[in-house]
Amino acid sequence: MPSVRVRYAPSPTGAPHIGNLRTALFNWLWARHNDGKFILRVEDTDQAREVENGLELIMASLKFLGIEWDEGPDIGGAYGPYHQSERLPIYKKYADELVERGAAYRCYCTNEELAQMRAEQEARGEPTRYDRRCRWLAAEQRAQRESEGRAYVIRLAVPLEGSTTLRDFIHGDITIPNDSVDDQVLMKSDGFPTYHLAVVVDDHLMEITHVMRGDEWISSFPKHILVYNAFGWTPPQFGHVPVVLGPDKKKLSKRHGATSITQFRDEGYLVEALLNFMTLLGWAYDGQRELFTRQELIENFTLDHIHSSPAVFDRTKLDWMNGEYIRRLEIGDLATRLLPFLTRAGIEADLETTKKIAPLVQERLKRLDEIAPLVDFLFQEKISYDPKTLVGPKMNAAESLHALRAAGEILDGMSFDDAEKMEQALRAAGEQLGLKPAQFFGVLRNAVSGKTVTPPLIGVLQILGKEKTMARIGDALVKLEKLAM
RNA sequence: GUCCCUAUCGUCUAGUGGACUAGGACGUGGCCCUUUCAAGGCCAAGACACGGGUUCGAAUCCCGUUAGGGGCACCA
Repeated sequence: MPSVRVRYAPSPTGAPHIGNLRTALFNWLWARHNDGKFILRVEDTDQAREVENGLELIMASLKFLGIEWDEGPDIGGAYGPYHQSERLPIYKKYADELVERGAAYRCYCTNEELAQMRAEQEARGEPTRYDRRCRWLAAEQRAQRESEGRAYVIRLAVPLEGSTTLRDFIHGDITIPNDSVDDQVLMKSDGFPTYHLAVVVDDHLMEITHVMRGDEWISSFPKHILVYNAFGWTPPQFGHVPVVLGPDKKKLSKRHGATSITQFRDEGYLVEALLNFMTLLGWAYDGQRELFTRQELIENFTLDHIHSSPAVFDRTKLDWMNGEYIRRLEIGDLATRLLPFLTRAGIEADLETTKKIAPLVQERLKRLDEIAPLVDFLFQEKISYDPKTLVGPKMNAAESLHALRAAGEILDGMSFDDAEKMEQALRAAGEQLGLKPAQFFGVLRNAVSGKTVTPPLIGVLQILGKEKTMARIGDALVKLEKLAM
């Protein structure tokens, strides 16, 4: 019997965004931290909002992050079914039980009546809420409506007096007067439960011990506790995690660019970094340490360090962290992850070559997708560039020509196998010409790559190979000669 | 309108009445290293939203104000 059972209960309305996923992550971390169970449950009680492959998108996102579930719609479990739409008889049974106990009642009001009621309340400047007219129906009135076969919903009979104290391990205790709570609909007239009934019944039946969910639920929190009370059940522990905001401090949305996790993957972020970064959004270990492996996250994750205020999703810090993780990768691993990004950019590299490139770019990458513009020149047959860039810093064309000739001669006369030797020889040649390394290597760099910025030159030359290197130097020499005239 | 939540550097945060001259990280600026770009090292600037209390003492507790956010559905 596991001590901790938590769940992630999304409704299948599309790809989950970072905020939702962060909530799932917290739940999962807590489950793993306690050797407990993490359950995936689908809240599909609103047919109108359903998105066709919504569930697949959710499962794919979780899988990408390595958040695996112990029970769920696809793998089943002892507490199933895990689709709320398949649990309808269960909700009906419990709703009826509540009616029998007098804790809930049938309401026969039509949408039109309700709309009119709200309009009147608004006109009087009152808060809009159900006026409980069906709660006070006399037995005969009720019987008459039943005999007419009128459609009904089931509403919770909220206590008229007193207050309800909500225990929240993130926010602390919150006390709400009961008279501010509406007689919430529990069962809709189509036979589907509302969230408020389903969530309580399921969490109870599935023996959930901790409910961590988005902050937006805090306002319906009292309803849920009242339902637990009505059943005489002990509620699980609740914690409402704050939302994730965009840089403009508005709730994270499409406007802020990528919000689905797969988009981040496609932009070259590593799962390790994403996982680490997302956990730090609203949770901190000690304010000092920030880099954690998955295992370390699990070991150190505790509820008492979850923040109660919203966090802004800061991409520049994610970029930094991603770079940290890239630098920690084994070369072979890095190459394997880099290859698809080269291919996608139309560069036909193989794994062998990518393995040679990897050490050259490792500490220069913040994102995997930055690889292409860094090394594309290595794979092009012909490079094109403005000849003027061949002239080195604080040099004229003639000086640059001299330098490049010297470099060409040296390279032509040696093997490209020994990087050490190549560097020594080139460095010596530059010194002899009275040039600074930056100048001498700069000219060579431009000639060979057409760029002023590249990965370390010697490594680049080795990958390019002697033949291509000499050909490019030859081309550049011709261009420089024209410039020098 | 009403109910509720939130409030420490630009951003993520440490801080649970005295160890706070408020610490760390990202970002920013400077310097060093350096074949470019990075990476790395060092240094710097930068915050307790405001006003009242409580207390010998408050970033920490209480009350207001302000500013954000959420709810007020037969949505989740």
